[in-house]
Amino acid sequence: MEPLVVRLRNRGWRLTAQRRVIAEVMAGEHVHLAADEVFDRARAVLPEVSRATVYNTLNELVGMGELLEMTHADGRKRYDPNVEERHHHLLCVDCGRMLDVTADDPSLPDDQRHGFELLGIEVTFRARCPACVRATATPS
Amino acid sequence: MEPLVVRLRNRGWRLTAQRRVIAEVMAGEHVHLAADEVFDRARAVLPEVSRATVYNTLNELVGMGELLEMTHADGRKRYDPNVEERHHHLLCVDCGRMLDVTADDPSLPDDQRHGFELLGIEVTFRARCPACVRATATPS
DNA sequence: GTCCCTGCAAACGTTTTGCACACAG
DNA sequence: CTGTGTGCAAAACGTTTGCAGGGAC
Repeated sequence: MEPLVVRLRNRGWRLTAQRRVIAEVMAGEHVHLAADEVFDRARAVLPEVSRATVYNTLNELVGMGELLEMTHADGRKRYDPNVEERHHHLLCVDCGRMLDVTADDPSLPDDQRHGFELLGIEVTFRARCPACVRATATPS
Repeated sequence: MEPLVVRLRNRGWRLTAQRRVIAEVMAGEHVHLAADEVFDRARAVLPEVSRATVYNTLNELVGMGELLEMTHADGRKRYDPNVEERHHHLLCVDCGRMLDVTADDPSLPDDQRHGFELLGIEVTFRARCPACVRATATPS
Protein backbone atom coordinates (compact mmCIF):
# COMPACT_ATOMS: atom_id res chain seq x y z
CA MET A 1 0.00 0.00 0.00
CA GLU A 2 1.13 3.57 -0.64
CA PRO A 3 2.53 5.61 2.21
CA LEU A 4 0.02 7.36 4.42
CA VAL A 5 0.91 10.87 3.21
CA VAL A 6 0.42 9.82 -0.42
CA ARG A 7 -2.97 8.27 0.32
CA LEU A 8 -4.04 11.44 2.07
CA ARG A 9 -2.98 13.72 -0.79
CA ASN A 10 -4.84 11.50 -3.25
CA ARG A 11 -7.99 12.03 -1.24
CA GLY A 12 -7.68 15.78 -1.74
CA TRP A 13 -6.48 16.35 1.80
CA ARG A 14 -4.88 19.76 2.13
CA LEU A 15 -1.30 18.99 3.04
CA THR A 16 0.30 21.42 5.47
CA ALA A 17 3.61 21.11 7.26
CA GLN A 18 1.84 20.35 10.55
CA ARG A 19 -0.34 17.63 9.11
CA ARG A 20 2.56 16.00 7.33
CA VAL A 21 4.61 15.86 10.51
CA ILE A 22 1.71 14.37 12.47
CA ALA A 23 1.06 11.77 9.80
CA GLU A 24 4.76 10.89 9.72
CA VAL A 25 4.87 10.48 13.49
CA MET A 26 1.98 8.03 13.31
CA ALA A 27 3.37 6.15 10.34
CA GLY A 28 6.75 5.73 12.00
CA GLU A 29 5.52 4.38 15.32
CA HIS A 30 4.76 0.78 16.09
CA VAL A 31 3.50 1.62 19.55
CA HIS A 32 0.10 3.07 20.26
CA LEU A 33 0.47 6.70 21.13
CA ALA A 34 -1.81 9.00 23.10
CA ALA A 35 -2.55 12.42 21.61
CA ASP A 36 -0.13 14.15 23.91
CA GLU A 37 2.67 11.81 22.95
CA VAL A 38 1.98 12.55 19.30
CA PHE A 39 2.10 16.24 20.18
CA ASP A 40 5.52 15.88 21.83
CA ARG A 41 7.00 13.91 18.96
CA ALA A 42 5.54 16.26 16.36
CA ARG A 43 6.78 19.34 18.18
CA ALA A 44 10.27 17.87 18.38
CA VAL A 45 10.36 17.88 14.58
CA LEU A 46 8.35 21.05 13.96
CA PRO A 47 8.00 23.39 16.95
CA GLU A 48 5.16 25.38 15.41
CA VAL A 49 2.57 22.68 15.97
CA SER A 50 -0.23 23.30 18.41
CA ARG A 51 -2.01 20.84 20.61
CA ALA A 52 -5.32 21.75 18.98
CA THR A 53 -4.00 20.86 15.55
CA VAL A 54 -2.79 17.51 16.80
CA TYR A 55 -6.22 16.71 18.22
CA ASN A 56 -8.03 17.98 15.15
CA THR A 57 -5.77 16.06 12.80
CA LEU A 58 -5.96 12.81 14.73
CA ASN A 59 -9.75 13.02 14.73
CA GLU A 60 -9.77 13.61 10.99
CA LEU A 61 -7.49 10.66 10.37
CA VAL A 62 -9.79 8.48 12.47
CA GLY A 63 -12.78 9.76 10.50
CA MET A 64 -11.04 8.88 7.24
CA GLY A 65 -10.33 5.39 8.49
CA GLU A 66 -6.57 5.90 8.38
CA LEU A 67 -6.22 5.50 12.13
CA LEU A 68 -7.94 3.37 14.73
CA GLU A 69 -8.95 4.94 18.02
CA MET A 70 -8.70 2.77 21.10
CA THR A 71 -9.20 3.34 24.77
CA HIS A 72 -6.49 2.14 27.01
CA ALA A 73 -7.56 1.68 30.62
CA ASP A 74 -5.72 4.85 31.73
CA GLY A 75 -8.53 6.91 30.25
CA ARG A 76 -6.53 8.44 27.42
CA LYS A 77 -7.34 7.70 23.81
CA ARG A 78 -4.64 5.89 21.88
CA TYR A 79 -4.17 5.80 18.14
CA ASP A 80 -3.26 2.73 16.11
CA PRO A 81 -1.88 3.29 12.60
CA ASN A 82 -2.22 -0.37 11.64
CA VAL A 83 -5.47 -0.39 9.69
CA GLU A 84 -4.26 -2.70 6.95
CA GLU A 85 -4.29 -6.05 8.70
CA ARG A 86 -6.81 -7.36 11.17
CA HIS A 87 -5.09 -7.78 14.48
CA HIS A 88 -5.62 -7.92 18.19
CA HIS A 89 -3.65 -6.40 21.03
CA LEU A 90 -1.30 -7.61 23.71
CA LEU A 91 -1.25 -5.13 26.60
CA CYS A 92 1.16 -4.93 29.51
CA VAL A 93 -1.08 -3.95 32.41
CA ASP A 94 1.89 -2.65 34.40
CA CYS A 95 3.63 -0.29 31.97
CA GLY A 96 0.92 0.13 29.35
CA ARG A 97 3.05 -1.08 26.44
CA MET A 98 0.84 -2.49 23.69
CA LEU A 99 1.81 -4.75 20.80
CA ASP A 100 -0.14 -5.91 17.78
CA VAL A 101 -0.67 -9.66 17.56
CA THR A 102 -2.56 -11.96 15.25
CA ALA A 103 -4.82 -14.65 16.64
CA ASP A 104 -8.04 -16.31 15.61
CA ASP A 105 -11.23 -14.42 16.31
CA PRO A 106 -13.48 -15.97 18.94
CA SER A 107 -16.97 -16.74 17.71
CA LEU A 108 -20.22 -15.70 19.30
CA PRO A 109 -22.78 -18.52 19.52
CA ASP A 110 -26.14 -17.81 17.89
CA ASP A 111 -27.95 -18.09 21.21
CA GLN A 112 -25.80 -15.24 22.54
CA ARG A 113 -26.38 -12.75 19.72
CA HIS A 114 -29.52 -11.19 21.16
CA GLY A 115 -30.56 -10.15 17.67
CA PHE A 116 -27.53 -7.91 17.25
CA GLU A 117 -25.91 -7.40 13.85
CA LEU A 118 -22.25 -8.30 14.35
CA LEU A 119 -19.73 -5.79 12.97
CA GLY A 120 -16.36 -6.69 14.40
CA ILE A 121 -14.44 -8.21 17.25
CA GLU A 122 -11.91 -6.58 19.55
CA VAL A 123 -9.59 -8.74 21.59
CA THR A 124 -7.09 -7.56 24.17
CA PHE A 125 -4.75 -10.02 25.81
CA ARG A 126 -3.94 -8.59 29.23
CA ALA A 127 -0.44 -9.52 30.28
CA ARG A 128 2.85 -8.42 31.79
CA CYS A 129 5.79 -7.71 29.53
CA PRO A 130 9.22 -9.28 30.16
CA ALA A 131 10.62 -6.04 31.59
CA CYS A 132 7.81 -5.70 34.13
CA VAL A 133 8.00 -9.37 35.10
CA ARG A 134 11.72 -8.95 35.72
CA ALA A 135 11.15 -5.76 37.72
CA THR A 136 8.97 -7.59 40.24
CA ALA A 137 10.82 -10.88 40.31
CA THR A 138 11.95 -11.88 43.82
CA PRO A 139 15.34 -10.16 44.16
CA SER A 140 18.06 -12.70 45.05
CA MET B 1 -23.67 -15.87 46.52
CA GLU B 2 -24.85 -13.43 49.15
CA PRO B 3 -26.14 -10.04 48.09
CA LEU B 4 -23.55 -7.37 47.50
CA VAL B 5 -24.51 -5.32 50.54
CA VAL B 6 -24.15 -8.34 52.81
CA ARG B 7 -20.73 -9.19 51.40
CA LEU B 8 -19.62 -5.62 51.99
CA ARG B 9 -20.80 -5.53 55.57
CA ASN B 10 -19.04 -8.82 56.25
CA ARG B 11 -15.82 -7.24 55.10
CA GLY B 12 -16.17 -4.58 57.76
CA TRP B 13 -17.21 -1.94 55.26
CA ARG B 14 -18.79 1.00 57.03
CA LEU B 15 -22.33 1.02 55.70
CA THR B 16 -23.80 4.46 55.18
CA ALA B 17 -27.04 5.37 53.47
CA GLN B 18 -25.15 6.74 50.46
CA ARG B 19 -23.01 3.64 50.02
CA ARG B 20 -25.98 1.34 50.34
CA VAL B 21 -27.89 3.21 47.65
CA ILE B 22 -24.91 3.15 45.30
CA ALA B 23 -24.37 -0.56 45.86
CA GLU B 24 -28.05 -1.22 45.24
CA VAL B 25 -28.00 0.74 42.00
CA MET B 26 -25.10 -1.37 40.77
CA ALA B 27 -26.62 -4.65 41.91
CA GLY B 28 -29.92 -3.88 40.22
CA GLU B 29 -28.53 -2.98 36.81
CA HIS B 30 -27.70 -5.40 34.06
CA VAL B 31 -26.33 -2.65 31.87
CA HIS B 32 -22.92 -1.12 32.32
CA LEU B 33 -23.26 2.31 33.83
CA ALA B 34 -20.91 5.27 33.75
CA ALA B 35 -20.25 7.05 37.04
CA ASP B 36 -22.58 9.88 36.17
CA GLU B 37 -25.41 7.50 35.40
CA VAL B 38 -24.89 5.85 38.77
CA PHE B 39 -24.99 9.31 40.32
CA ASP B 40 -28.33 10.11 38.65
CA ARG B 41 -29.93 6.84 39.69
CA ALA B 42 -28.60 7.08 43.23
CA ARG B 43 -29.78 10.65 43.61
CA ALA B 44 -33.24 9.67 42.41
CA VAL B 45 -33.48 7.40 45.44
CA LEU B 46 -31.51 9.49 47.93
CA PRO B 47 -31.06 13.16 46.97
CA GLU B 48 -28.31 13.73 49.52
CA VAL B 49 -25.65 11.90 47.54
CA SER B 50 -22.77 13.82 46.06
CA ARG B 51 -20.89 13.14 42.89
CA ALA B 52 -17.65 12.81 44.87
CA THR B 53 -19.10 10.04 47.00
CA VAL B 54 -20.23 8.16 43.93
CA TYR B 55 -16.75 8.34 42.45
CA ASN B 56 -15.09 7.42 45.74
CA THR B 57 -17.44 4.52 46.33
CA LEU B 58 -17.14 3.11 42.83
CA ASN B 59 -13.37 3.20 43.12
CA GLU B 60 -13.51 1.40 46.44
CA LEU B 61 -15.79 -1.28 45.04
CA VAL B 62 -13.39 -1.78 42.14
CA GLY B 63 -10.51 -2.03 44.60
CA MET B 64 -12.38 -4.69 46.57
CA GLY B 65 -13.01 -6.67 43.42
CA GLU B 66 -16.77 -6.24 43.67
CA LEU B 67 -16.97 -4.27 40.45
CA LEU B 68 -15.10 -4.40 37.16
CA GLU B 69 -13.96 -1.17 35.56
CA MET B 70 -14.07 -1.02 31.80
CA THR B 71 -13.35 1.68 29.27
CA HIS B 72 -15.96 2.23 26.67
CA ALA B 73 -14.76 4.11 23.60
CA ASP B 74 -16.64 7.28 24.56
CA GLY B 75 -13.93 7.99 27.12
CA ARG B 76 -16.07 7.42 30.18
CA LYS B 77 -15.36 4.60 32.58
CA ARG B 78 -18.12 2.02 32.91
CA TYR B 79 -18.73 -0.33 35.80
CA ASP B 80 -19.72 -3.96 35.49
CA PRO B 81 -21.23 -5.65 38.56
CA ASN B 82 -20.89 -9.12 37.07
CA VAL B 83 -17.72 -10.39 38.73
CA GLU B 84 -18.99 -13.90 39.37
CA GLU B 85 -18.84 -15.43 35.92
CA ARG B 86 -16.24 -14.97 33.22
CA HIS B 87 -17.87 -13.22 30.32
CA HIS B 88 -17.30 -11.06 27.32
CA HIS B 89 -19.22 -8.07 26.01
CA LEU B 90 -21.57 -7.35 23.15
CA LEU B 91 -21.57 -3.62 22.42
CA CYS B 92 -23.95 -1.62 20.24
CA VAL B 93 -21.67 0.90 18.57
CA ASP B 94 -24.60 3.20 17.81
CA CYS B 95 -26.33 3.57 21.17
CA GLY B 96 -23.64 2.25 23.50
CA ARG B 97 -25.81 -0.49 25.02
CA MET B 98 -23.65 -3.30 26.32
CA LEU B 99 -24.67 -6.85 27.20
CA ASP B 100 -22.77 -9.67 28.85
CA VAL B 101 -22.25 -12.75 26.70
CA THR B 102 -20.39 -16.00 27.11
CA ALA B 103 -18.14 -17.26 24.36
CA ASP B 104 -14.92 -19.23 24.15
CA ASP B 105 -11.71 -17.33 24.76
CA PRO B 106 -9.46 -16.92 21.75
CA SER B 107 -5.98 -18.34 22.20
CA LEU B 108 -2.73 -16.55 21.58
CA PRO B 109 -0.21 -18.67 19.66
CA ASP B 110 3.18 -19.13 21.34
CA ASP B 111 4.97 -17.30 18.55
CA GLN B 112 2.85 -14.22 19.29
CA ARG B 113 3.46 -14.01 23.03
CA HIS B 114 6.64 -11.91 22.81
CA GLY B 115 7.66 -13.27 26.20
CA PHE B 116 4.65 -11.74 27.94
CA GLU B 117 3.04 -13.44 30.94
CA LEU B 118 -0.62 -13.81 30.04
CA LEU B 119 -3.11 -12.68 32.69
CA GLY B 120 -6.50 -12.47 31.04
CA ILE B 121 -8.43 -11.89 27.86
CA GLU B 122 -10.96 -9.18 27.08
CA VAL B 123 -13.29 -9.62 24.14
CA THR B 124 -15.77 -7.07 22.84
CA PHE B 125 -18.12 -7.98 20.02
CA ARG B 126 -18.88 -4.73 18.21
CA ALA B 127 -22.38 -4.78 16.81
CA ARG B 128 -25.65 -2.94 16.29
CA CYS B 129 -28.59 -3.73 18.48
CA PRO B 130 -32.05 -4.53 17.03
CA ALA B 131 -33.40 -1.07 17.92
CA CYS B 132 -30.56 0.73 16.13
CA VAL B 133 -30.77 -1.56 13.10
CA ARG B 134 -34.46 -0.80 12.86
CA ALA B 135 -33.85 2.94 13.26
CA THR B 136 -31.64 3.04 10.17
CA ALA B 137 -33.51 0.52 8.03
CA THR B 138 -34.55 1.93 4.64
CA PRO B 139 -37.97 3.48 5.38
CA SER B 140 -40.60 2.03 3.05
C1' DG C 1 -16.13 9.40 71.61
C1' DT C 2 -13.46 8.12 67.67
C1' DC C 3 -12.51 7.69 63.17
C1' DC C 4 -14.11 7.36 58.79
C1' DC C 5 -17.27 9.03 55.45
C1' DT C 6 -19.57 12.94 53.43
C1' DG C 7 -20.61 17.20 50.73
C1' DC C 8 -18.85 21.07 48.60
C1' DA C 9 -15.93 23.30 45.57
C1' DA C 10 -11.71 23.74 43.57
C1' DA C 11 -8.09 21.36 40.96
C1' DC C 12 -6.74 18.17 37.54
C1' DG C 13 -5.68 16.08 32.89
C1' DT C 14 -7.54 15.37 28.50
C1' DT C 15 -10.07 16.88 24.67
C1' DT C 16 -12.93 20.35 22.16
C1' DT C 17 -14.13 24.84 20.49
C1' DG C 18 -14.28 30.06 19.00
C1' DC C 19 -11.88 33.28 16.79
C1' DA C 20 -8.76 36.05 13.91
C1' DC C 21 -4.79 35.27 11.06
C1' DA C 22 -2.03 32.68 7.58
C1' DC C 23 -1.08 29.91 3.87
C1' DA C 24 -2.03 25.83 0.32
C1' DG C 25 -4.26 25.34 -3.74
C1' DC D 1 -7.68 35.22 -4.35
C1' DT D 2 -10.44 32.03 -1.67
C1' DG D 3 -11.33 28.71 1.46
C1' DT D 4 -9.56 25.90 4.78
C1' DG D 5 -6.13 24.97 8.34
C1' DT D 6 -3.71 27.11 12.16
C1' DG D 7 -2.36 28.84 16.84
C1' DC D 8 -3.92 30.51 20.99
C1' DA D 9 -6.70 30.65 24.88
C1' DA D 10 -10.74 29.52 27.06
C1' DA D 11 -14.21 26.18 27.85
C1' DA D 12 -15.94 21.58 28.37
C1' DC D 13 -15.79 17.11 30.17
C1' DG D 14 -14.99 13.27 33.41
C1' DT D 15 -12.60 12.51 37.46
C1' DT D 16 -9.88 13.38 41.77
C1' DT D 17 -8.73 15.78 45.93
C1' DG D 18 -8.57 19.04 50.28
C1' DC D 19 -11.02 20.30 53.91
C1' DA D 20 -14.31 21.04 57.62
C1' DG D 21 -18.41 19.02 59.50
C1' DG D 22 -21.28 14.84 60.57
C1' DG D 23 -22.69 10.21 61.40
C1' DA D 24 -21.57 4.86 61.94
C1' DC D 25 -19.77 1.91 65.03
